[in-house]
Amino acid sequence: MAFGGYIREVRERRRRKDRTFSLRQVAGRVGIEPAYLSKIERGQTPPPSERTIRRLAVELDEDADVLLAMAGKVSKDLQEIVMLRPKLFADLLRQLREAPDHAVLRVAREIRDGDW
Amino acid sequence: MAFGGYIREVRERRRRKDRTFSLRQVAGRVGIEPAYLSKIERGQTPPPSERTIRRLAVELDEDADVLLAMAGKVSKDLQEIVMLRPKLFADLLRQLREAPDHAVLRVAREIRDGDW
DNA sequence: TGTAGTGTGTAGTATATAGTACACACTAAA
DNA sequence: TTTAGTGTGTACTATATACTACACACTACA
Repeated sequence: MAFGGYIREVRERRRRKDRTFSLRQVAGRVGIEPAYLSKIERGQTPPPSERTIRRLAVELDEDADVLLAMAGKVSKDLQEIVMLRPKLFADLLRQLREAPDHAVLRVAREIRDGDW
Repeated sequence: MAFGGYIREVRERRRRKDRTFSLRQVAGRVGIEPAYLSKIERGQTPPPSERTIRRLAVELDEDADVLLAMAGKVSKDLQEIVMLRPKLFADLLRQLREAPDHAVLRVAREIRDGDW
């Protein structure tokens, strides 16, 4: 799904319960102009910066990594992790490209449980 | 190490064996202006685009992911992998952030050997 | 029936990104 | 000793990114 449309949906849904989730008020809390948020939600401008997407995520109680992905971006902190050991993580990610979710999850669990 | 200085080192090393690795000729084969490559190698301009870094990697027989990392970038194809399943891979990478190389390698090997 | 709040159209801006184009001085080889 | 090739300084440029500012028409409700 497109980034802007999703933001609009989520915001409108919250708005039904809470009138402070108007486009103007959300824009105000997030720190951008209402006209800009309007364009974002209607896909008339590309998705905003990572910084702004993160603030939207907090405001709308959504997962930042998911919103960033919808915006065609990858969090800078994840990029840092890859850049510190590029060969290692490049190989790993390409291995896992086609792996089913449960296999990746198992891997994460094994590592977390510290059986190094 | 800085991107530009590393490129210069690698290029000069190859040049000792092969005169066609002058700055001008490499720039020519990579498809950029010599003056631009000169500035890149001396760090007078930020590292070039992913596309140009990839061509440099081929030309200098270096690992593209490593060069990109030195340039502060992560390959678009790796970003795509993360963006397709953002929660899954964001969690995984953050789990693996501190994990020692051998643990990550073992995981990659297990997946490759297809014990899903 | 005013007025407070709503979303949106239009125009413009600052900064970053990713380079090109040309001239110059120096070096090495014919 | 010319000439082919070397690296570099300077000046520009095109495109993308990430917004701001203001005016406008519409709606809701006091």
